[in-house]
Amino acid sequence: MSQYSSVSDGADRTAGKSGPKTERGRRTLRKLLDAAGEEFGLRGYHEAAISHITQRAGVGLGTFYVYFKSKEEVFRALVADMGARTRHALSESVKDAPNRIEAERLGIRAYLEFVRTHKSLYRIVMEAQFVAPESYREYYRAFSEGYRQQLTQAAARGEISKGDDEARVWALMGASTFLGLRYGVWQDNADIAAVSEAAADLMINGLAPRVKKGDAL
Amino acid sequence: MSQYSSVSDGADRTAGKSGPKTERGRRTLRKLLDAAGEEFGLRGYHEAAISHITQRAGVGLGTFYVYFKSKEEVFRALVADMGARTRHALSESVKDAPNRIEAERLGIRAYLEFVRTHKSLYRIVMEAQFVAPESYREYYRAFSEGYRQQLTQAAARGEISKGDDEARVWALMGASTFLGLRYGVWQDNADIAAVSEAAADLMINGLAPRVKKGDAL
DNA sequence: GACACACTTGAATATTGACTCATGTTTCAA
DNA sequence: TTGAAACATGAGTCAATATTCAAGTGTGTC
Repeated sequence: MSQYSSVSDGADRTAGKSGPKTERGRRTLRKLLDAAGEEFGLRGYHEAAISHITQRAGVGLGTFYVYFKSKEEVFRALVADMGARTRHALSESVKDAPNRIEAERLGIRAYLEFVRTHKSLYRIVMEAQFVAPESYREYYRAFSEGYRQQLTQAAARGEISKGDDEARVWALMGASTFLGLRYGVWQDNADIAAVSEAAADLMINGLAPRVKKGDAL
Repeated sequence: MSQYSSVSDGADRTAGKSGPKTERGRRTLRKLLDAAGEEFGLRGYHEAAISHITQRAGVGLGTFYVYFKSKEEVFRALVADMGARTRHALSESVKDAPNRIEAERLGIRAYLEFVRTHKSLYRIVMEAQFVAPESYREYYRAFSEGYRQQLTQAAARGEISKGDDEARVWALMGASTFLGLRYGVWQDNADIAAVSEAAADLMINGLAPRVKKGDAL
């Protein structure tokens, strides 16, 4: 069960010029990526040791450097992979939503579930802020770009209010991220359905007291 | 101009039993904390070197270990100090708000400004997630506790809607944190007033289309 | 079956920087 | 004035580990 079966063909892998040439090579690369994901997720970037990664993968120490130029490179590959997987999971979970409001509901819920089942990947992305800042920014740039388009189009359709979509996207991403940390990683037995309902309600209706039928406007 | 003039008397400092005994000692401790804040903020925990900290502070290398047991300890002291300062700045900026809705508005704005003028402290807190997880959790535990009480009381007064305040607090903290990163740290020439207005609007009114006078309910 | 290329290996290297310690200096109370 | 406690110092110790490299083994093709 390969955690990272989607081996991204980043331009900067070593092993010859552009990825392994043989089946054996592809297997080894996949084993290394999986092992690196486990090791970084469990111990964090600085505590992680290349020798542990190769042991987990069941290959010799030197083999690592056939496939990656450095410890940082494999980390960056992992962050990029994680970004693609997260975006994919979210767009899948939201694709049948009848409108943006409903998509937000589904998205929050799906994100919390994704975090819970991919704790170590979550950690890797967060730590990228310090280990590989460029990868981190790229992760959120890509994410926010797609998200912003969704909001802008929905606003044009009248499904949501108009507003500064860049700022709203960052606020929404931040909210989900922190909820993921609090309820997905730290307290991983919380009732995710209830939490995501509460969060979705906040994001959709805000904190303001509800306008009820018959209230003066 | 001491960045960290509020030297917290954490129980675990070295130098005898509980902090410096003489004025000279207090001055040296303050210089070390200031220097450590600069160094960690600029280079991050792992790139930071004790020797750089002592050079910045203008003291000998050995002096560091008179005041701190380890690199990690000074980092933890910094995170705790940062927490106290952030909470203080925010509660100050919000104390004259006539109601919770207005307090949220002011709070977001004040937070973005605080982050922009304390970029390095922001970085230190974020990195604590990986360097000193206990300190990080304590930072947010303390923060969220106060925040949650405010929300709960405001809800009882009818100033805001009722809801799962723990979840709402985490969503709100996350939103502010990400906005701080995006507009306070990364793009530090953004129009903070406009961004915080947009963010406050989202948090107060949500994404839902506005109910206008005369709309059917 | 033999050449070439892809891949594997782990002992040895090299760097780095946190932390110790033995010694020296300053402060201050009596 | 003096003794003890507080403080200051930086050369040297030491462990950790990322990375290199020279010597292999496997795989496929003509």
